[in-house]
Amino acid sequence: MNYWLVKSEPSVYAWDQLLKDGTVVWDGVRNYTARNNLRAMKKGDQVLFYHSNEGLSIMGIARVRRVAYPDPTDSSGIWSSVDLEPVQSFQQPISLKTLKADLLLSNMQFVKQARLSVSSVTPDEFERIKRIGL
DNA sequence: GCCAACGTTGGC
DNA sequence: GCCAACGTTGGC
Repeated sequence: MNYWLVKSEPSVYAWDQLLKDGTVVWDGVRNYTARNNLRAMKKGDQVLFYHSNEGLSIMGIARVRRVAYPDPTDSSGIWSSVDLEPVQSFQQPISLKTLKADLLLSNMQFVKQARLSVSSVTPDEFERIKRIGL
């Protein structure tokens, strides 16, 4: 089991929308590092869902429903998508401020590489976040 | 709205 | 293959 974090601007696609939809095609990723992370995802991997620009918080946990396949919004064949489904909302979203202030979480890849839209999360980080958020 | 970080592009 | 210029992202 691997753990990941994806970012989305809530004005584009919000966590609440995923709860309503039940599943989403995670398309539009146009960065090689992020794409490679998408391709490394296995079915059932757990994915933290973060709101960037507005909210600035991890909203809940999603799960990989379908592993990487060609991004339907890309005709070049370079980019990949996965399908995600919601697992659980956090009772209290975890703010970036909280993450930065937490010794175990301030080194998360996504905190250090602000622009990376799909990043990996260690098991320790994931457990810590679950404990704070659920 | 600003600007730092950083990935990409293109001339040499 | 280097690196300057440029564009984009995202926190503040």
